[in-house]
Amino acid sequence: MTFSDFNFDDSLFEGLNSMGFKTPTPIQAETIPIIQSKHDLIACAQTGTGKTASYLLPVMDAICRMEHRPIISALVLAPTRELAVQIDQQVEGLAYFTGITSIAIYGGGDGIGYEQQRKALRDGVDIVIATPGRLIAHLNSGAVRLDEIKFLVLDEADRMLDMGFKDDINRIVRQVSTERQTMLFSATMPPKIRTFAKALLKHPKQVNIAISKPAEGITQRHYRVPDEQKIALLKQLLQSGTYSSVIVFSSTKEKVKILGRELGKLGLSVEPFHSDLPQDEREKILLRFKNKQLPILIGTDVLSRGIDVEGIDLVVNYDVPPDPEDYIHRIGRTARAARTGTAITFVNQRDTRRFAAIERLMDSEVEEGQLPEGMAVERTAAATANTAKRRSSKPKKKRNFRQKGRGNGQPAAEGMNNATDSNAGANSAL
DNA sequence: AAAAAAG
Repeated sequence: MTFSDFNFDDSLFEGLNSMGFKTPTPIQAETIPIIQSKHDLIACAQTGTGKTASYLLPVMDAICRMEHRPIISALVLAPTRELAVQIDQQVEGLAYFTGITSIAIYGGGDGIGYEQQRKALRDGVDIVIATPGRLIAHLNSGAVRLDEIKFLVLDEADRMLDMGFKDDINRIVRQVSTERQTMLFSATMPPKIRTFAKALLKHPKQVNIAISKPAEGITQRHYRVPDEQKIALLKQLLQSGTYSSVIVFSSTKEKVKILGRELGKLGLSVEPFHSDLPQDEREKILLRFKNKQLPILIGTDVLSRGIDVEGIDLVVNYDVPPDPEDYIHRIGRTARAARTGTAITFVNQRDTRRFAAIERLMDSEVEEGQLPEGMAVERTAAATANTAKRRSSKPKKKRNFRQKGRGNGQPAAEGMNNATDSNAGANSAL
């Protein structure tokens, strides 16, 4: 199958070629005909599968063929600013020969940004890609009409609901014509999303490229390492010379900030990335990282979904992400576009259960790496100290574990230890 | 155990 099978408008086809797109990915092959036949769509799909183009192409093709373009033809809602920017950039690439216009609408910028957005929305722009909060602000100002919109896309719908955007999205959608075609993309399909989708979509077709499985090209490994040893291990990984473009994830902004400072002190070229940074700073850092001027990025899960940077060869989970889905998303930042990459996760005592949950989700075990010689000794000492600490707060913690563990009947760490033997070569990457 | 998004 090739893209010419979809009979896209010539100008769009030209854009596709210029961007080097040749063969549709599985999700594109499935969803494009459904969208072209005017059906609503629920798609269970992760980023990195060609998801964005799977809705952009048929939508843009339809816009090309419109005799009279409305003020706004299509609206895409996305959870993070970076993702909105990235989708907008993909539109711009594909639209190069089509005359289709687009804008990313998101907060955090200065007043000028707001005014530019406002003007574009009022004067008319074919495709709007927005984070919900800022779009609501524009709606409140009264200068924006969404009633002519023909295509509505909810990207990363599960994430948007997690972030509490449900009411905002409903408010926005109420202003969009009921004649619209609606497409909802989500990495997961819990009942919450289904109910939500039911209210917004009409007789949707469903596509499942789902997979709670990471891409083929990712080599995964985990280290059992106490908090005290994490920095040392990370330092070894980063200074090994094996990796040239790295994202380190940590679950809290505070840890990201601390880690950024610590690694900076070690002389590594690294920037922290989290939502407390001013938006222009976020954009500058990400640009440097994409341009390979910055080798190491340390970020929160704001970066875990959708961010597409070519040539990331290592993802480090400095801690195990609270939501197992986020693990898949985090490590999906590497090995993109048919390349290969490594994903390494640091698992401390407390994170053991959570990591086991991730392995269950993926239905596969992640190989255990052996700590470097020098560290193994320290590890024992540190682990002992750890145990002592835990003992002092034992009663409360233990009760929590019991509650959480009840009913799953699965010993958390089973199978994780027997991976150790087969790992003699793991140190070579250090 | 969290993060993100409006100002």
